[in-house]
Amino acid sequence: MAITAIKGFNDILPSESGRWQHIEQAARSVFERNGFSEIRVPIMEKTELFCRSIGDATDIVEKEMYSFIDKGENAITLRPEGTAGVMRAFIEHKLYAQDPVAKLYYLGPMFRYERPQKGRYRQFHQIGAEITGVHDPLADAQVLNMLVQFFRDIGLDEPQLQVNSLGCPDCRPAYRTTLMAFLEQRADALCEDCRRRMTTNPLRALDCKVPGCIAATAGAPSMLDNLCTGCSDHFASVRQYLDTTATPYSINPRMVRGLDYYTRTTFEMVTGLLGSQSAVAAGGRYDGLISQLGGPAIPGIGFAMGVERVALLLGDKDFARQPDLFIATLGAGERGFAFRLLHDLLQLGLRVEMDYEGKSLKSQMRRADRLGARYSVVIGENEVSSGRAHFKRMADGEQVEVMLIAEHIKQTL
RNA sequence: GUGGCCAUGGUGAAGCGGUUAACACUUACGACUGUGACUCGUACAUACGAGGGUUCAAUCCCCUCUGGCCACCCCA
Repeated sequence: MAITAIKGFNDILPSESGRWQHIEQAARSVFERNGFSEIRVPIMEKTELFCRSIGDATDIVEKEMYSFIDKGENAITLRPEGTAGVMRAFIEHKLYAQDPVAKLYYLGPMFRYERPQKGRYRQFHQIGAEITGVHDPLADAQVLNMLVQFFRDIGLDEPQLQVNSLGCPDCRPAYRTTLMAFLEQRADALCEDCRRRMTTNPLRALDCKVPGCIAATAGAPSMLDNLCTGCSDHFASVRQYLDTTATPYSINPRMVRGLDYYTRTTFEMVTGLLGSQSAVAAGGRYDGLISQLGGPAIPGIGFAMGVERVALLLGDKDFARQPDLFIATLGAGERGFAFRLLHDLLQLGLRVEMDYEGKSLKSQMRRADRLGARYSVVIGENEVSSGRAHFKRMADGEQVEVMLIAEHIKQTL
């Protein structure tokens, strides 16, 4: 048996890479319009970075990290998400010293040791963006608008924006206690998982899909009703800004995130088309993260989207690029001439293909057709000696005679 | 980590305990000796995930393994 790829690691084949490029370009375009710059950070970091940022008790850290010890006996982890590494670099290079506001984006592979299924892989790809240094809800609103704009740009209007506020270290602990008390009263109506969550992570119970739990928690106290004044005002402003720009969203008070560093605003772009993988993009504010990682007390907010999931939503749209011209040759004698012509046209920026192996004219024409070439031209002895050739428009078969000079050809096509 | 389903060529797939493993697409060549798309012809699985077992006989039955998909958990 030939060697195969590792479970959960996929090849992006030529038939798909066009769609990926389309997504990446659309993202770069919106980000750059919004003043974001790309940052490229390593795909591995010291394990401790993720423990400290994502949270020791999260599923990601507890059971999903690709961790190992390298030859120098360092504890290394393949990054399970992007924000931690970006913030580590931000602090390490003191980017805050150059500009109080940093707007960064990144894209690349992430790794999580999970059982693969639709829209979930062990190596997957995220495109993310972060703003640091802005407390104002304006930053939240801009990030959200940028995300919504991205989905519009690539032609997906199905994913819906949901927002929530998780409060801050001032108000969340009290809410947590309140919620825990509420859950304890109904413990026997809850599923096994939720009974366990009750003490470890009561917020999760609100996100449970078991019907019994949904019913039992229907009247649960909401974080939104328990925000401190600061958080409450912040959330109100975010909503106001979103309204100002007529950005559609809904509030989901039960939205919970899987990373510990989130504070205040959290959000998801949600779709119903990917089975249980409903989140195509998600993020939130992380005001405590940078200081937690040893940096100054600078706030941040950002999101990441799953490229595989976006690609799945885009479906089978064809993003292949077609050649402008296919050059067919009759005999070996003309191939040098054709190659020269090909070269000249490529220099002028046209997409041109020719036959490499002396196939029959019929084969060459078939190939021109299959590649979707806009034009084809046959080069034989006559063309070489006359310096003129018939260019055939493949769509309707119309032919025009053009001098075999690159500039002329470019203008005619 | 747990559960369900599945495993036939480059692809989508039929098939059945017993000597041609359908059909379609793709690809190659040709009918059309200097012009594609339609049509037609020809070619393309010593082979039915791997290893065992049952049987006179297994792609088809049983077991194990491996892989894939989907779901749970959780998440992008």
